[in-house]
Amino acid sequence: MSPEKQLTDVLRDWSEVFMRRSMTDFKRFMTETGLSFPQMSVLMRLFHSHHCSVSDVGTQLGVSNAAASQLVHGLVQMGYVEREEDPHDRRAKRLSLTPAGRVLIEQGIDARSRWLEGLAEALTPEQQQMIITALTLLTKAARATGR
Amino acid sequence: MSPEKQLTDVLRDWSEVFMRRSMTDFKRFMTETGLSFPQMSVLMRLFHSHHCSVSDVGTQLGVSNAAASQLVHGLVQMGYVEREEDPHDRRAKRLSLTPAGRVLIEQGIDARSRWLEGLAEALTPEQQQMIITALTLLTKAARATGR
DNA sequence: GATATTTGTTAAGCGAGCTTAATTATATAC
DNA sequence: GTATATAATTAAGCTCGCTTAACAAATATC
Repeated sequence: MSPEKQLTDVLRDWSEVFMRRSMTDFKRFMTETGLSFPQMSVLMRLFHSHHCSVSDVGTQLGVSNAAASQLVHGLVQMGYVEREEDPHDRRAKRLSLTPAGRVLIEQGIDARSRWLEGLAEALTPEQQQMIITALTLLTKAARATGR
Repeated sequence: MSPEKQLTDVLRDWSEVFMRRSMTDFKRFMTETGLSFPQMSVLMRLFHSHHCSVSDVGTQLGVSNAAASQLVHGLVQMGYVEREEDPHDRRAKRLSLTPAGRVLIEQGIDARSRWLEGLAEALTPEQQQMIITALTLLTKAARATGR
């Protein structure tokens, strides 16, 4: 079997295990927090890029401005998001997470990290070292093809 | 930095890139096919495990039997799923994909494979070999902690 | 300075998917 | 054989998130 084929197969196996686990965890997280998928998407977006506008959110989620506005409204009511006027353009609002919103998303990230740490512990130092090198390469390649 | 910490960081980076790409692709696939997330979940479930029942589907999706039945009904109407009586228990239905349903999911898998192949091509044979070894270890570890 | 465009919000309405409750048919327990 | 439990379906009703359309306010354009 060619190395390319072999690598594709191995990647597919990994995807399957990884995705299944990620989806399960994510679903549990949504249930625990009582938040929907669109709501989570907004919060995660704000977690990674601060100070974006309502239209930015809509564009990123692939929905209308009206939908984005409604979604944000709900999250403001829940105390996870705050809106402030953009000083440079008073039509626009700059959105950001409240401390509560930030804590919420960090909890989700921590849960994932704990799983990844458990994974690391199951391996010998030599294996860990090799995986670090391998995944660094892979991540770089993925970022390069990713656009 | 300790190797464990380093590995966790690298894994987190890789996860992020991988998840972002996977989600984007999946969303596009749903748009193209006009199918919803629950519908996709059912089809993928049937793709991987043949001949499961309506209640199986409901349990796996975390919804009631009634919801599962409605979901399946829609997919039968669309020609992606077929129901047949279980010969051992005539109350139950054995669900399976029609050829059209199978082709649909295979298209999704192929799209993903093409990305993975592109990834492989960007790497030297030595790098590929190392990544194969690394991912095999990682997948095994993930399967072990995954339950 | 008048007009057009952009940003965000609100209202009304629609469809998807979920729930519970009722129904039918089959299987199991006693 | 009768009673109970299980598998699937259907009906009715609810919530959510989406859409379009109408609107207000600020900015861009000419």
